[in-house]
Amino acid sequence: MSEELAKAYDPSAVEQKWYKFWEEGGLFKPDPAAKDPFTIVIPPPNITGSLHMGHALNNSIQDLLIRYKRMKGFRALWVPGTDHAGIATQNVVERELKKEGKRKEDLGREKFIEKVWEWKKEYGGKITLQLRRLGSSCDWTRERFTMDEGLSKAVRRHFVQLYNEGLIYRGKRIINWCPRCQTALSDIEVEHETTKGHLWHIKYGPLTVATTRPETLLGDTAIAVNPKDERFKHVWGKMIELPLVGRHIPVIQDDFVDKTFGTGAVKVTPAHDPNDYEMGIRHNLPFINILTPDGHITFNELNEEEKERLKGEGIEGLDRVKARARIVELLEQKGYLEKIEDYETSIGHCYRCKTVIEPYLSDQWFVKVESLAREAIKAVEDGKIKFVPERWTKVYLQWMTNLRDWCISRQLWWGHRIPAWYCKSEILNPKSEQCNEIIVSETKPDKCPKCGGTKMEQDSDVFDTWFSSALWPFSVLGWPEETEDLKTFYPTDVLVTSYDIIFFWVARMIMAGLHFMKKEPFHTVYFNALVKDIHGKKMSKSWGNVIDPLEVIDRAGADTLRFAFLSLIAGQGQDVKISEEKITEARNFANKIWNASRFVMMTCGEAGQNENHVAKPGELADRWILSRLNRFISGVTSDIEKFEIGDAAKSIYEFIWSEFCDWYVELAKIRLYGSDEEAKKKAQSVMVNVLENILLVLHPFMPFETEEIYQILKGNKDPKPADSIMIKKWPEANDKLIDEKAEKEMAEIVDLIRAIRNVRSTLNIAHGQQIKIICGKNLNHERSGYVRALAKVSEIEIGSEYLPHTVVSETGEIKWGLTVEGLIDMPAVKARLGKDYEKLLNEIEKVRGRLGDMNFLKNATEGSIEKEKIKLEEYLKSVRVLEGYLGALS
RNA sequence: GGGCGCGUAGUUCAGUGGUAGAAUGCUUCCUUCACACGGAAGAGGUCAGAGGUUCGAUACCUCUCGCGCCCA
Repeated sequence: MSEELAKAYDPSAVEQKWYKFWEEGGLFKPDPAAKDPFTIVIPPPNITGSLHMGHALNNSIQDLLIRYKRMKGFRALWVPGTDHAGIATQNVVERELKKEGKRKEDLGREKFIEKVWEWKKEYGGKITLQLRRLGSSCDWTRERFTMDEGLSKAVRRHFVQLYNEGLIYRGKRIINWCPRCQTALSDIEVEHETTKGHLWHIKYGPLTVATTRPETLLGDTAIAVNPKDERFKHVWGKMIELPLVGRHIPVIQDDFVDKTFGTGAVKVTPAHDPNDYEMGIRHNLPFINILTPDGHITFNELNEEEKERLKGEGIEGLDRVKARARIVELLEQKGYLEKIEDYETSIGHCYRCKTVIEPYLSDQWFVKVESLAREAIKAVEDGKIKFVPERWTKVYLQWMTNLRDWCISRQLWWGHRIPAWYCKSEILNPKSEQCNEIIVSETKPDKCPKCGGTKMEQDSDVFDTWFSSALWPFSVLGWPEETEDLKTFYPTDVLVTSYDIIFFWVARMIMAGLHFMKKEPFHTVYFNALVKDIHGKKMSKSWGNVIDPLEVIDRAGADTLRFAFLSLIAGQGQDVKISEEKITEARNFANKIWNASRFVMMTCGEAGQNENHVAKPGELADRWILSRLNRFISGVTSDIEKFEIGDAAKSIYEFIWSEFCDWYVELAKIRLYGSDEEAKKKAQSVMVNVLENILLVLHPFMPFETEEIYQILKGNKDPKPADSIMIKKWPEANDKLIDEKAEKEMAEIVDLIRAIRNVRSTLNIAHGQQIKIICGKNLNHERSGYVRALAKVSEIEIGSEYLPHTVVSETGEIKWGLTVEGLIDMPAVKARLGKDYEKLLNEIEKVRGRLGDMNFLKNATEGSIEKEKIKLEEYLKSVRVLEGYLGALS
């Protein structure tokens, strides 16, 4: 067997094989024999996306949880899928078209949508293949796409039901408009950025107003001042002439105006600013739109006189940026510009294309969120949904309590078309008007319920993508149909996502889940960190600091990438900083596991394990490692249950490397290479048992390698799906094997061996050279064997005398010295021991001071006083030993 | 402007009201029969700064400074 195993672990040789084995074996499907369901729905990646580090982290965590629960005996289901990502996908396909010199308008809506579907077929599945590379144990037979037939039906139901309940309305409002994407955006799709700009002071008749957007002057319909601002008493209610345009506009009083901003008087442009819009409503002002949808100046809504006046000024048709420059130029020429100040302002950008957004007046569909939000707040406040880390709760609640209505219509082609129809039938009245009835229905209506006409046009807009992903936890399970899956797997259990979509997605799923399913969609939301480079910078192509997860998988294996991430997750931090070093560390760990396993398989062969040797371990090393193993199992189990994944990974690393490999394996070699056959069998049994448990606990972290080793260990030449480690039982800690005494005794031996090694190293004793030691405490055969083997000691003499030419050290209860005739570098050893001695004296002084301090004795707890006393005794004991050694050295 | 997170070894991070930890890197030694993607030993820290609470603070509180993020 040993000859077959490579010296180094090669992930590329095994990963694809095992993934195929699992998937074809149907192991990703929930086990119908298992009773309790455990469900995760994947945060659906955009079809435009390819696997980046964020996905890799997010899916490593999900896979860890689902594999763990599956092994725990749950009916574990992880539903995968992808999101149609309206704007992003449309942008991508438009770019493709542009390469051919075409625009989407050249194709027309239907042809364009066909093109997007084609693109989706060709490239859209890429990311799901990449998720497989990572080892994700999703049930691919249940894979969904947000524009599937079923999910489309769900979205229509979503809309129609909310509409019928009066929670959706259509209206002309100021919304965020992206002039490049030419669509409305919701408030959270706008990214604000503080930018250095200017404040232009412009003379409006007798007043001076300050503005950051002089170009919107064309649409001004009032000037506003604060009603408490007596400075402007003389102009209250007066009409003032608008510069350049000549329009006469009133001076209004509104509490909104900040007396300290600029001059205290502000221009009001109700069609181009959300606050001005509100003022416009309050004061019944006209709304004059001066921009085209693509952000150019239009005079369409100006009156003839105004148009005439502005003709020839070179403003009309300019884009926003140029228009500003031109208007400022004109104002200056005509003496309207008083001054320009530097000013920092916050400017909104489209979250998809980074174009500066424009507050824009248009007809859109909105969801009234207040009542939905109230439920969603309650569910979290009542603890029905918990956030991990907990601090996100506050962020969520804060946002939810200040929620404005959600604009859900998008002026895109790719997406779920809004199921609303406008009746275009002419009705019989003197003016022969169109009926214009709005019909909201899941399917195309046959005729208008109002006029009976059949001429109808569907709304040309589509829904915000998030309006469909809000339904994800139940739409993927079949809703609105009452499917078996929906009954079994809803509500889901844990949602693993990154915190940057807490508002976009998490909050909306909670609202939708509570509203439509009457039950929160999950009980726990685990927010994973964002992946940054080693300096904490966001990874981006332009920075050149991107690490490609697929490249890492190719080079070092998926297990390596997964473990690197999982061991980095810690505490409450917001970022995970991944680096080449961390990846190397995880790769080395994978190799260490491989070699430890190789050693076990080489030395234990087909011996297998004898339950008796494990249930009643005799030798100290066996009792110790089994005790440690069982602590380890229960530790990792509880860490995972508490979502302390980084801690779990760290204790795995620690146990395997520092305890199993560094100590147990080395100690076991004494028997494995010894002549006592019975002792050998015991060591083999324990070793195989520990390894098997290690593999089981490690499996959710490193699925591929553990499967590979497990099958070899089990001697399965042609494993069946039922043999897979994936579906083996998660180990349970056996408290009976926890052995405090063995752990304490072993700790002493470890200390002793370390101390001897330390002296050997200080004295430069050659590696192969055996030495004699004198030990102050009787060591039984077993333990002296450990010391002989691991510290390269040939002879252990029991005695308390410290002879000249004897180098000594101390450790815990065991006092020892070692003879090293002829090999002495006394000053070096003396110096080292002297340092320990100084340190010890220092500590003794501190403890004595404490114990002599009346305040301490009066105030400290009894326990801590007792502890100090014990400590002092120990220090004193040690210091006496050290003094003896130092004396012997001189 | 409001809020959140962070500041501990060269680096990345744990951590605890009573002697400061890991990994990595660094130095030295070792190709010994699982592993050089390895083993052994070692050096390395005014725990950001200033106050306060306390017998005692790196830890708890307040402020300051620095870094990052979110919301308005």
